[in-house]
Parts: sequence; structure tokens; C-alpha cells
Amino acid sequence: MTNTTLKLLAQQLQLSISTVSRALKDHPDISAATKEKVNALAQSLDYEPNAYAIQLRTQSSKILGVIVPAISNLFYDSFISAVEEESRKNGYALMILQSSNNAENELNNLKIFRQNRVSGVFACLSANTENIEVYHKMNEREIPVVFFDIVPKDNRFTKVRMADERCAVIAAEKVIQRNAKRVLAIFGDEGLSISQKRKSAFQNFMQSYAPKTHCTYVHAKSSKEAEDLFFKQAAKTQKADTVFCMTDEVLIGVMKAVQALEIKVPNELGIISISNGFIPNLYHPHISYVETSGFELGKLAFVQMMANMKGGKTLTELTVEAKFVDGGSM
Amino acid sequence: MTNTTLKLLAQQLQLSISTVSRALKDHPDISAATKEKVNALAQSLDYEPNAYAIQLRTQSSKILGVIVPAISNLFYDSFISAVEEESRKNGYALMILQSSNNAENELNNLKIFRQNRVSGVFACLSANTENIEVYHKMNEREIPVVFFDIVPKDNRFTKVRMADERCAVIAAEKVIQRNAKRVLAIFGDEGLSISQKRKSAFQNFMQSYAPKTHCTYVHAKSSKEAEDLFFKQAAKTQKADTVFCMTDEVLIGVMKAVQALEIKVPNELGIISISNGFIPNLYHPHISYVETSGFELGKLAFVQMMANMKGGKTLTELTVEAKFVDGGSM
DNA sequence: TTAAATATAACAAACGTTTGCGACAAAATT
DNA sequence: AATTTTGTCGCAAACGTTTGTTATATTTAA
Repeated sequence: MTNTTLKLLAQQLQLSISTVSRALKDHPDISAATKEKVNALAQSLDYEPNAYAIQLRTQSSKILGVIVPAISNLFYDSFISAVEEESRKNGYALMILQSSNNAENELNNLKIFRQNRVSGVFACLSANTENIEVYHKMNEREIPVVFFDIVPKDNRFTKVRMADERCAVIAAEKVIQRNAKRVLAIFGDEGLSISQKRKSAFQNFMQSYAPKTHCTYVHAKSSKEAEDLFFKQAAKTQKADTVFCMTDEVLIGVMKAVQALEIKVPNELGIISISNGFIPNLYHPHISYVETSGFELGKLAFVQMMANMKGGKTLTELTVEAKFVDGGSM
Repeated sequence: MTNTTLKLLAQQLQLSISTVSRALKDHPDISAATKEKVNALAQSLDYEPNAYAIQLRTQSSKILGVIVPAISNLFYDSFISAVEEESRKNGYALMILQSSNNAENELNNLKIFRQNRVSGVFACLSANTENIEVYHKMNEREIPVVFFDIVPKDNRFTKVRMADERCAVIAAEKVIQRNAKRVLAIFGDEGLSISQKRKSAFQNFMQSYAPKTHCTYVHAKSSKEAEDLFFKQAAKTQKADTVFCMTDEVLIGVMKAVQALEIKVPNELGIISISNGFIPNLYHPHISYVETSGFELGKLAFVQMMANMKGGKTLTELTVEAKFVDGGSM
């Protein structure tokens, strides 16, 4: 069965294509009687406007692109979920591509987006992305780009991200409130700027407000590394009484070790992490965390995208605020 | 800056549009010299073919649609991840929409897919979807539909799903091997057919091969319910020595209770679940589970989609086999 | 040398829309 | 009664491709 088109409707109704087109859009030029006839036939023939033709003609698609390192990720999927929800409400569909944290894939994905003439893209940089040039190319073509989470330093772009430093500071505050004597702070991949930012924020705060607290700063690329790191320090005579986990990955590793060693939380060990809350709530007691919600970030990113598309340039770097959620592990 | 088109290239090179088009596709009619010139200019002007024009002309898009209840879900996001990977390898882009387990959203999503003339859709039915008529409409338009996970009974469709009953049977086998005396088996939402299937498979197997084992069968709609259920039974004098968790949700609830009660796994309690493995590996010891991989399912679904698109009708219901992964909790 | 074959490139139609403009009648205004 | 306004609708171009057909040199075969 061939798709029904305006032409087909026009033929059957003995009308011109333009009249049919206008009738379907409730254009004032068309009489009520005609509109009714057209709509009736369109209905019964299951007419669906051809998005390609529309986009070709109007030069504007109702599709937004999203690039994430991985879909299968607690943080990013909540981000996507939020963006998808908002998009649908606003008549946009989403094209989602994953970079697998690889700059080359990221490039290919952008090409697909350009070829599909998406009207905007949400992008999270890969760990090894150096060249931002492509994104400028997008902007030149008037395709707004909203960066999220992992964003470039370049300030010619719109960026939304978590209040990374704030997160770390809030966590440090709680560590101090707990009266910690020995702290093990485990951060994410050393190569990521987000790790560096959070680390120096945490470090500075501790030095300023609790200079006598003994802190150990380490990095872990994976759960396994974090687990090993924790086991290693637990073997020492001077054990940490508080551990800070920068990411869910780190927390997962630490918790495996904690469970294996049957360490009592929070009495023997206080734990605090930065997370969206899913992982921390898997344990008993719930792990206290500073909330970074991909969902909130998604909502914010979408608002920025709309602003960008409507009102020309709005170059800003927005952050969503972090808040502490007490799980009982501190 | 306006997008560069074939027309623009043609003008600058004093060639016809068709010649430029053919040159870019390495058509034998065009001389090597011309091809080189065209490619050079195309390169320097960042020519990107307009996907809409192509699709309008060729009547075939390189876009596949995916409907999931939720993106933010351990199982579905691994499914999506797999489909995305395969799609990209094959030159397809994905359009992903979530139904939020709501039949109305599902319908709207399908409309978006039709309007965007996707060349195929992967669909997971919402819990309350009754009317499959729309999907037939898709098939009439020669848009292949591959159902996954939650599939209709209707056998005019291609379906892929987990080997649900097998999963439950494998779990039951392990329970018997452990020599369990008192088993608590917690299943998912009673309203879902998948819960019923797994339950009766589990129940039948236990009755046939270990009729003397005392089994309690219950349902839980959420983690919280599962947690409460477990607490309740733990308060009894006759405690279960083995618990079966049909879903990650259930497992999460159970594990919270287990941790709170400081029950020793596997000595005091054996635990087995059905999962993709992420949640079970969060604990120590790792929870043993029967693997149902969204990733595998995604790969399978994609193969089926390609088969459907190439070779006409291939109506089959395929299942991906389940296997036991020993975590040490049994 | 002439006819036929080949290489190269242009022409033009089509895909399904949207939209500015013009056409024509009927209604309203002078 | 003549003119202007209004209400309906059709014409045709355009969006950027692909592709069957045709046109023009150039080479090859006879």
C-alpha cells in the first residue's frame, strides 16, 4: 500500500494540492465546508504528513541530536530521559548517539547529525576530545549546541553542568562536621577536568577549614581500581575513618570492599559520595550523597536549547545546584 | 552561512547538478579529472548531503525507531545500547522514544515514527496496551516491526524476548542443588504476564523435582514492597534459607533487608536472582543470577530487523538463552 | 572515409510539501 | 450601477536530491 499524500487527497476531492494543504492546517483562506471534507478524507485514508518533505521545504527539522558517552549509564540515561520528555512535549523527536567516550565516534555522530539537519544538538564531550572545531562548524550552520556535563573551556558555547566544585565543597563540609580525623578521598579518572576541579575544590576547602585533618587523595578509573585502593588502605594500621567517593563507580568499588571487610557504617567508617541517588540507596544504611541529578540537568539543557533556537545567542554557563541527601552513612 | 548544496558546487564548477551528484558517488560515467575537482571542492566547502532530500527522493530513510517504557532502566538501556551500536555500524541512526508504560504515549510515538518515515521500529509494549491495530498499520506500510521483551500474543509479528520460563527453571534447579528447605520466591508485578509465566515455571519445576521443599510465593511491585516482604518473613520463627528474586527491583529490596539484618550470605541465606548482572555485582559476595542480557537481546533484535527489511516476511519468535552466573551467594 | 561505438556530461522529471501570488466570483461599499 | 472589498481556491516555484534519457564530442571499427 502506497502512502497517502496531499496529491492523492487532492485528486480524490477534485481540489488543488495547495487547498488541501491549507485546509489541513486550518488556514483562514479555506471554507469550513472544504476543510471538513478534506479532514474527513485525510482521516479515513490515514494521511500522515511526510516529515522529510516538510523539512526539505521549510528547512527546519523537528529533531534534536544528543551525544552521550554511553546510554547505559545511570547519569546519562536520566539526562536523556528528561530531555526526551521535554522534547516530546514540544513536538521534537530525539536522535541519540553514543560516543563510547571516543573522539572519533563523536565526530561521526556529528556528521550524522549534520546530514540529518537536526535543529540542535546536546553534546557531552568524550574524554579524549581535543578539537572543538567541529562544534564551531555546527554553530556556523546555525545549529545550536548545548554542552552538558563534560563541557569545553571555550566560552563561545552554551554550557550546562553540575555545580561540580560546589558538590565537592558540600561533601567536604560534611566530612568536617563529622569530625573526621583521617579521610580517604577517591576521585575519578585523573585525565578528566571534572576530576581535577572537584579535587582541588575539596582539597582547598579541607585545607582552609580543617587543616589538621589527615587526607589522602587518590584517583580511580574504575570500580575495580577503587575497590583495590580501599583494600590497600584498609590494610594499613592507620585506617581512614571517612571516605569520600567522587562518583558512583568509585562508590560501588568501595562498597564491595566495605561489605567484604564487614566494616560497620557509619560507626567505623563514614561514607559520602556524589551521585544521583540510585546507587547510594541500594545499601543499608543508605549512603549519604551530594545530589547531582541528570534529570534536572536535562531539563535545564532543554530550556537553554529552546532559548538558543528562539532568541539568537545566549552564551552562558549554567549550573544546577547540588544538595546534600542524608542517608545515614555519616 | 548557507549550507552547501549540489547546486552550489555545480555553479562554482560550471557543471550540471547531475554530474556533480554522480561524481561524488564515483559513477563510471564521470571522468576521473572531473571527479577529482568535484571532490576537492566538496571537501573544502564541507558539503554534507541533505538527508531529507535523499530520503524524499529515494523514499527510504536510514532511521530506525525504538519504543521503550523507559530509557532510564538497567535492562532497556542495555538493549538500546546494543541496537544503537549495531545500527551505527550499518549506517542507521536511531530515534528513541519512551512510552512511560502508557499506551497513549506509545500511540503518539508511533505517529512520530510514521511521520518521520522510519524504516523500521523496535517496540516494547506498554503494560496497558490493548490494541495492536496500529502495528498492523505499520506493517501495511511496509515498516517492519520487531517486538522485544514485552511482546503481543499475536503471531503475525516478529518477536524477540528473553527465555522467561527457562530463566525461572534454571533458578529453581540451583535452589534444589543448594538443598534448600525453605524457599521464599518473590516475583514481580502480579499483573504482568511475565511474572505469571516465570512463577508457574518455577512452581512446576519445584513441585516436580523437590516436592518436599517448602516454598512461599509472593509478588512485589516495588523494591520497597520486596523489602517489607522480606522483613516480615524474617520475623517468623521458620525463616527461609533461600530466596529467589525475579527482578532487580526485588533483589534491591531484599538486599536492603539482608544488609540491615546483617544476615550472612550464603551461609545463613542463599540468594539467587534474574538480572543482567549489574545489580548483583554490587554486593559482596556477588549475588548469583540467571543472566538476561538486554545487550544480547538488542543484537538479536537488530539481526531480525535486518532480515525483515531484506527478505520480506520472517515471522518468528526468538528467545535468547539464559545462563547461570555464579556469584557466590548460593 | 563513413558509420558505429564509446566516453562524458547535461537535461528534466520526480519525491511531498509550503507559500507568495494571481484569479475569479460573490458580497459589500460607494 | 460601478467599484471595491472579501472569500475561496488554483498556479507555480522552491527545497536538494537521484536517475532515466538525451546530447555532444571523441574514438574505434568497418
